[in-house]
Amino acid sequence: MFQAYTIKDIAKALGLSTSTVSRALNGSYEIGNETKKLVLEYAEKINYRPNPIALSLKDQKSHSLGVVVAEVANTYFSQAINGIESIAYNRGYHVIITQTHESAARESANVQHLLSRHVDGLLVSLSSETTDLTQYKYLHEKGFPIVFFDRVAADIDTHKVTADNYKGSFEATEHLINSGFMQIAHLTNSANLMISQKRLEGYKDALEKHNVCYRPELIKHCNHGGMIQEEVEEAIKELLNLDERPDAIFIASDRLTTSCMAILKKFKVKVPEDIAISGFTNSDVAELFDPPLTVVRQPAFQIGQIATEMLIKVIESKYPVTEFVTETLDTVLIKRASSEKV
Amino acid sequence: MFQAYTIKDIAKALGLSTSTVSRALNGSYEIGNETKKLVLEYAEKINYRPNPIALSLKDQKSHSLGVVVAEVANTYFSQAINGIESIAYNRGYHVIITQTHESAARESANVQHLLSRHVDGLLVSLSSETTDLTQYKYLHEKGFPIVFFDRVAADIDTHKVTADNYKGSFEATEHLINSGFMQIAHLTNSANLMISQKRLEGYKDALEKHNVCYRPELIKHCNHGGMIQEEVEEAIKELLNLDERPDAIFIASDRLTTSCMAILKKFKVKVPEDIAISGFTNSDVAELFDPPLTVVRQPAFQIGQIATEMLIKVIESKYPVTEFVTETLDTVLIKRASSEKV
DNA sequence: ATGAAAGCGCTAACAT
DNA sequence: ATGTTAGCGCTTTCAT
Repeated sequence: MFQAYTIKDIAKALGLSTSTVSRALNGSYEIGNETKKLVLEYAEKINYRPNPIALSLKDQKSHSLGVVVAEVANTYFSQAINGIESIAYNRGYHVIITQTHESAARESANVQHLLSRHVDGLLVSLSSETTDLTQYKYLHEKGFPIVFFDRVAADIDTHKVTADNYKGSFEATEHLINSGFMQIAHLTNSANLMISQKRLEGYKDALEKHNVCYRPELIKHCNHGGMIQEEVEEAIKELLNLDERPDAIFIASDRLTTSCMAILKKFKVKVPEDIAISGFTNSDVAELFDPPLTVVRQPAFQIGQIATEMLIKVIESKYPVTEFVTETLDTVLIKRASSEKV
Repeated sequence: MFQAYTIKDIAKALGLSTSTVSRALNGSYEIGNETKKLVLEYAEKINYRPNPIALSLKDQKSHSLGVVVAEVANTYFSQAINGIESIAYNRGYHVIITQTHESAARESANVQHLLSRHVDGLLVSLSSETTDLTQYKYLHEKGFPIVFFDRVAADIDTHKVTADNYKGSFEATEHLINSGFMQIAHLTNSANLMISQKRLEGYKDALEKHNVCYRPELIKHCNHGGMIQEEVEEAIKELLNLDERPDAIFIASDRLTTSCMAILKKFKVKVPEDIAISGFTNSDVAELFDPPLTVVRQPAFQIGQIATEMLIKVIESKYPVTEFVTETLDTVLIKRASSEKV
């Protein structure tokens, strides 16, 4: 079995006390230069690594961050996680990722699991099913560090990081209108999510600005965020069967966008001839789709980075943090063939 | 600041000793039923969680697994990681993911980082640049648990899990031949990787079986596995500029496949009219591409699962493990329009 | 049936 | 300049 070296091994080998070794290793000025050199060289030779668990036990920190997301196999989240890890790594934290698969029960279990692992803080993006925020409220009140990103909790006053969902949505809808589409459906995630609400608002306001009539029957919520194929298929079927069929769909979620494309293909509905498409997605192959997809892209990587920086700052704060901010980052609209009038 | 409860808090509150509390919590039979009940109820009430760090320090295990992959934003790896986490989670381990971005230096630094975190074992998929395996050899000799998956180390005798790269490659190449393509180029990853060698073999043998002449100039290695756009572009340019231009390309890596599609699109080369394509990729949107992509799909999720099971078995083994196995899983060929003769 | 104390690896307060 | 020791949370051996 593999056995790592400890400070004791060094002390024994060199005939010193463990504290001397510890001090030498940490560069204390009260250690003689020869001793210091001796220790450092020997430590280097045996490839000594301090045991992070012992350190954690001592300073009462696990040096780990818990992450709660819907799914890693979602381009938005995988990019955000990349951002999270890039910061965490440099700051000496590791990251424990958990997936809700859009289930509130699973989310709650994940949070419990992360707490049982004594993570130092939580980076949370709510599941589409979540409405009960008491567990977060409780933790937050107890002073436990939590930062929400993307799918944030409306009524908890913590740090939050999101894209400018309203604006992203407004621009995408306006672009469809400017391209000549008038009956724009909106396929979106659960109404529980604040991002869904913001995106719906942006959509509505764009319609209003251009005097396009708002038709409630064109709004379809998929409460499982595209996880359940049948749900999306049903929603699209309903849209296609309307007397006044939409000529475009604006889709408000990463997973839903690709699902929608697959279903339209299955139904042999031509894009953009029969129906134009634009949607939120961070996929980097959207350009290769048939047709190339018009997308609203979020700065997922930076969102992950900023959220992590905020969280670590709270964790390492000497005093209880009481002032919280919400950061909002711009989205980018990339226009491609899927939203061109033919 | 947030402060979790300890066994001491319970002992104090209940006027017991810490050892009694510990035993009660662990269901020891030598504790009176009333005491046990008292402790359990109080623990429940205050939502007590044992400190995993203290436990880790005690039993000399970090209960964490180190993972080394090229990139998480690669469908193959993100699925494999999903498989890894699904097993690790259930077995009480957490997973620390590091990315090499196909750099050997980075890979080495990642391994050092993971060791400094005292991970209990390593799940490794080599970078395309890696040739020096001494660090793995050293660790393996010292009895440190390592399992390789996907990009395995040829000359280290440990557990290994891969797809049947030879067969996957053979079938894909044969399918192109059967579809009527005769000049099949092979765009592949660094020749350092055993998977590249196996896939090249499968390709060659399929040609030979069907009496198709093997042309070395049709083999293009991208040593950075599609990380560097220019490299792939250059390789494809060379293929297109050949006097006898290939009529198909068989691509041997996830990242390269999408890169190649993007570049052909940029060069306005029509697929499959000008050049047919089939490639290794685990993308679940390959069907939505223009044209829908013929792919070799690997059971990435299971590969991750099996590798993790093997690793945990080695970690938890009471005796040094000396017998190692290599598991090989079948690939699936999914035929779509990108490989149809027109 | 319960308590006292040692020990896991490390740091830091307290000797000397 | 270096050594001794306590303590972080928990389990476990040894007492009682």
